[in-house]
Amino acid sequence: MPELAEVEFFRKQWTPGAGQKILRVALHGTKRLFRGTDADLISARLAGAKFLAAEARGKQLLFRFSPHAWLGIHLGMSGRLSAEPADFVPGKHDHLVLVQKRRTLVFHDPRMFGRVQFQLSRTAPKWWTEIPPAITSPEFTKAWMADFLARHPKLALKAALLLQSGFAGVGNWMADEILWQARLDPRHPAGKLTAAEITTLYRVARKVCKVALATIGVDWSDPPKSWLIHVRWKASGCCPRDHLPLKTATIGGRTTRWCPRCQK
DNA sequence: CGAGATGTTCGGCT
DNA sequence: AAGCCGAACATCTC
Repeated sequence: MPELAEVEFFRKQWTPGAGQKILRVALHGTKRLFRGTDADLISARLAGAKFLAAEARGKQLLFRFSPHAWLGIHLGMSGRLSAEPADFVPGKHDHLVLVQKRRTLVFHDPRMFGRVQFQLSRTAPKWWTEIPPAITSPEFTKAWMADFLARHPKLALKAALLLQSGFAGVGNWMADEILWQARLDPRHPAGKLTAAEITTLYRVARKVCKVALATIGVDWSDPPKSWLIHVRWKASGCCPRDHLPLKTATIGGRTTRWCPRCQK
């Protein structure tokens, strides 16, 4: 489920617990979600620790605890975070549960494609600091984006937009949305864009991220009615601009939908 | 009931 | 030999 804006929405679900202690931890530590992580250490160190802050970069979430503990959560395909009442009883898919005095913070993930990471250190974990600049940040310049595309010249644009090393937080629906708004064919090679197309792609990518964060990311409200997202999963979906039936194909390993007329 | 899903990773192929 | 592609991961829903 979660891309950039959804991840931001879920981050906010845990922020009411910031500044307060974790009383107890419950987790399914043997599950795939905890691969490469010492799950017992999470229980031992977070019980009694103070939850300091929640941050998101791209699709990655980081929760900081005192003293010097960092909890990473990736929501995968079906993960979500919620704040439940203090007497919440965890279900089968509630893999990480942090009990506080006034609420319970829950990481729920049926498909278990998500991931939990944990590190004790003064400085932030490498997997966090290595995430590239946010698309909405000043560091994400047109030149930086153009350079990234130039390093993957033969890759289809759709596949390039899905690379988290370049477009942090963009997932399947956002990639289709950006390409549709930029009027670019998802099969177009990333290295064969004109200067004008690069400018358009850059502006549209920033706008789609910004608007998605301001709507979905705030309260899960709908992005503008004019967007492709409202029709892209309907089998009979038509282009909102010229009402032609959308084409469907697998590009970059994912179902891709686009307008055969206005996307070149 | 079978197919596919808002994601990542790994192994194999070019 | 870097880069690309398909498969696998586990469960639920349409």
